[in-house]
Amino acid sequence: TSPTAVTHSIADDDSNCLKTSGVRSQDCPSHSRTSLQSSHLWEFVRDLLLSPEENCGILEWEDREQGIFRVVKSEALAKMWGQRKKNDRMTYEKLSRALRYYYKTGILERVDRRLVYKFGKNAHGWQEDKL
DNA sequence: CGATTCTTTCCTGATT
DNA sequence: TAATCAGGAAAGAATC
Repeated sequence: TSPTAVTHSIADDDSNCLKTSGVRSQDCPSHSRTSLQSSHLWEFVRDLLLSPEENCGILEWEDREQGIFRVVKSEALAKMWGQRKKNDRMTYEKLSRALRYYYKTGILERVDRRLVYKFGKNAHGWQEDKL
C-alpha cells in the first residue's frame, strides 16, 4: 500500500559519502584512506579542501587564489572531524569555535560571510604551488 | 612534573 | 525560527 513512495530525499543526508556507492574501491592509488591524517584542525580542513575524493562536497573553494573557502555541509564537516578525533559529540558549533581561535594566530582570516573562511599568513600548504 | 599550545565544552547574546 | 557568529571562561589532551 501507500503508493506514495515518493522517492527518498533528493538531498539525502551525507552521512557517509564514499562507500555504499558504486565507487570503485581502488581509484586513487596515491593517497586516500578514508581519513586524512592531520593533527590540527586547520590542516585537516586544508587537506580536505585539497582532496576532492574525500571531500564530497563538504568544502568548496570560493577563491582558490586568495584561499577563501566555504563550508558547504557544516554538519558533515563536524562529523568527519569528530571521526578524526574519535569524538562523536563534535558539532559545527564547537568546531567553529576552534576555527575562530585561529583568527588570533593568523592561521585564518575573517570573512564577512556565513560559513566562509580564508587562510591567513600563518597557514601554509594550501596554495596551488606556493613558490 | 610543569608549561604551553591547541581543542573541546558551555554559555550568553547578536545577527542573518 | 533555526543557523551562525562572537568571544569569554574553564577543562581536557597532547607535547615538550
